[in-house]
Amino acid sequence: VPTIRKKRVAAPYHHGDLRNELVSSTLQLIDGVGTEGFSLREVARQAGVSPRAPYQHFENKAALLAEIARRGYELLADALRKAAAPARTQGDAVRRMMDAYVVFSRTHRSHFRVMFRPAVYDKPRHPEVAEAGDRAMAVLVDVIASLARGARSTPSPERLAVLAWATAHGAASLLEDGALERRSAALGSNPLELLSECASNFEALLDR
Amino acid sequence: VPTIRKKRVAAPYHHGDLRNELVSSTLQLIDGVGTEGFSLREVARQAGVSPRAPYQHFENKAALLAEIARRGYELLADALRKAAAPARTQGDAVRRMMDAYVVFSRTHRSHFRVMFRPAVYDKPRHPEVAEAGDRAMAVLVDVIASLARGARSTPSPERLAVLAWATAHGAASLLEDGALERRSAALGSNPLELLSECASNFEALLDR
DNA sequence: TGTACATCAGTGAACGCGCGTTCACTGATGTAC
DNA sequence: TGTACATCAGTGAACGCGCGTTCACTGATGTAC
Repeated sequence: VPTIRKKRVAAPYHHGDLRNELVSSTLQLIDGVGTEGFSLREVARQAGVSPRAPYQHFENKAALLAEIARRGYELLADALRKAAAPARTQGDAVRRMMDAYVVFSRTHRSHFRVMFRPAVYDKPRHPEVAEAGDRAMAVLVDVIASLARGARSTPSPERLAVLAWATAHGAASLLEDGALERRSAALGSNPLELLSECASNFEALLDR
Repeated sequence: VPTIRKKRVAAPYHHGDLRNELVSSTLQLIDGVGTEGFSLREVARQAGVSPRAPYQHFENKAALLAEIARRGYELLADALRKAAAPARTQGDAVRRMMDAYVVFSRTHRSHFRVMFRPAVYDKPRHPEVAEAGDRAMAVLVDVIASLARGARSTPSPERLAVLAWATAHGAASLLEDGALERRSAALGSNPLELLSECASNFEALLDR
């Protein structure tokens, strides 16, 4: 008899799981309209809930965006770890992680947009975001350090990590702005391919 | 007698040169408050003029920002040209231009912010901005092409230009977000110096 | 040089809008006995 | 199992705000004769 199963197990209060639904509505909205256009009222509307409801789960608009940035950095850290796993040389690892970074910026476009607009989530009031960012950077550093070859004089792992991050970030940012589309079409190539060339440059320097 | 000199020569109508004053007020405002916070009314206030006045000179808010982006690309093209002038090898030229790019992003911070936020100036309706962007990119390409060494198999100038642009852009963007400040402090270095290392990598690859 | 007219850069008030956030509340869910 | 109470996720109306933009205008400047 179905009445027994009616005793909903993990389904929380009224709505079910509004907190997460707000987060995913926000991601969807930002994908369409950017971090600027986006409004808290519209998120509530999209979640089918009154304008007051989000305040049950987030202190304010910035707090919702901070949560998204934080989750974004965690997703990025995972992606970098997974990408580096098969690598056997330092250069190969760096190349793989740089590729993964650019792919992440496309597959988690809304996260990426929020993560790198500190103003929209009121960075100083949300240190947990910066901490999550540090953990993602630490993945880069750790992987690079663990594959360092003995004697060769190479920049420190921290230094290399910053350089690789900056390069991948540039690729991702220009992609996001659409600045590369016409350019790379003219070269008879697609942007992602072009950008993985940046990563290969690193590999060439490191493994030569 | 001063009455003769009273015949103001180039001073235009009532205000003098409101159009340019609006542009520079906007730059100042964006430096403080970002492309988001910025409002047309506030610009008018800062220029000491009624809210209607800017519409005498710009179709709307987006048009004012488009003008700033366009001028920004022109300034950037100049900066790149000047930076490359003393270079004798391809690698040296690329490194110099990448450094100049990052310096530009700091010395013309507001321009830089507007240039790479296509949404705020309504890119599709302002093709002259993209054209100015192409001219800046063309400086990179031309310089690189003119210093190509004979036989060596190197990526095409267009390709190299895109790669250099992306790398410098990443450095500049992370600087702008403040993402590098704590990081590079931990490395006992300053961001600009760290970032010029990206450029040196390119040089190493090209001139080796 | 003087006058009538056209131009056009500005004024200042007003428009409608959607926003973030708060108030006072309701009604479903969980808990103690 | 039943009842009284506490909790708390929601509702819906309202707040004050600053925005981009438009309206009808004024008054300074330039131009034709």
